[in-house]
Amino acid sequence: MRIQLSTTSGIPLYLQIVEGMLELLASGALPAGSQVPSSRAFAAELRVNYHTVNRAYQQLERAGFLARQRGEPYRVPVGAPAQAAQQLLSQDMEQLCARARKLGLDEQALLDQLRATYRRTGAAEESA
Amino acid sequence: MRIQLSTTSGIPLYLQIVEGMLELLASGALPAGSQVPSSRAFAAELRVNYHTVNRAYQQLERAGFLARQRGEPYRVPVGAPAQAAQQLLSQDMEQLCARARKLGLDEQALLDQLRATYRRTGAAEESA
DNA sequence: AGTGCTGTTCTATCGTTATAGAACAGTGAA
DNA sequence: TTCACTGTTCTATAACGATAGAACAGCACT
Repeated sequence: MRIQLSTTSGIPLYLQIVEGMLELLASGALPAGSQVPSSRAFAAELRVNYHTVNRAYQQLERAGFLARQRGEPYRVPVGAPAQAAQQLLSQDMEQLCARARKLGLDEQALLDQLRATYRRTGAAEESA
Repeated sequence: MRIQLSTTSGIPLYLQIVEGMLELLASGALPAGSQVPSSRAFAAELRVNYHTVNRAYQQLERAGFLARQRGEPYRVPVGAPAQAAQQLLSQDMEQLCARARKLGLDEQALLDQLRATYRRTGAAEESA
C-alpha cells in the first residue's frame, strides 16, 4: 500500500493521494469489494494528517471510485478498478499524443520514440 | 501566444505558466534569441497578476530556459527550445511507460493502444 | 452497556498561492 | 535629460492547502 508523495512538486497532497489510490485500484491491489485503509490508519502510514486523506477519499467517492454506508468503512465498488485503469491510461496517452502533435511528431516517430523509452526505462528498473 | 490556464485543476497558476512557456519554446513560437512578453504585458493577456507571471519567469530562468541582463527583458537562450521539447516529451513518455508497467501492459499492447489513441484524437481534432 | 472502530464536523493555526498597488533601478530611445 | 519600457522589491489582503485536536454519530463485537 505504498503511495509516493512529493512535498516539493507543488501539487496538493490530497490530489497526489487521489492519483495514488487510482493506481492502487488499477493495479489490482484494491479489488472490488475490498476495504480501503481508514483515514486515520492510512494517514499514519503516509505521514500526513488524516483530514488530508479524508479529503482525497471524499473526492474519490464523488467520482464513484469509492463507496460507503453510514458508520462503515470505504469499500471499492464493482467496476472501479477497471474504470481507474482506463482513466489513468487514457489520461496519459492523450496527454502524450497532444504533446507529440504540438511538437510536430508524426505517428511513426512517436511510436519509435516511445518504444525506445519503454526499453530504456525497463533496463533502468532492472538495474535498480 | 496562448496558454491554457485552469483555475479548477488545483495546480498553481505559476506552474501552469511554466508548463505553457515550455510548450511555446518547444513548438518554435519562441525561437532562440527572441524576446518573451514582459511580465506585465503577458499578465494582462492571461488575465492574471504580473507577479504570478514574474514568478514563472524566475523559475524558468533558474532552470536555464530564459536569460536576462539587468534592465533588459527576458530572452530565449540558444538551445532552450530544443531542451524544452526534449524535457516535455521525455517527461510524458516516461510517465506513460511507468503507468503501463504498473498496469501490466507489455510493449506491444502499449504501442498498439497508443497508436489507436493517436489516430482517435487526431480524428477528433480534425472534426473540431 | 461498554469498547473500539469507522467517517464526520467543528474550530484553530500556519504556510503558500494569488491578488493588488506603490515604488525603485537599469536600459534605450526621443 | 526626459520618457517609456524592463525586471525587482516591498507591504498588504484574501483564499486555499495542510496541520492539529476535540467531539459527535453509526456500526460491530464482547
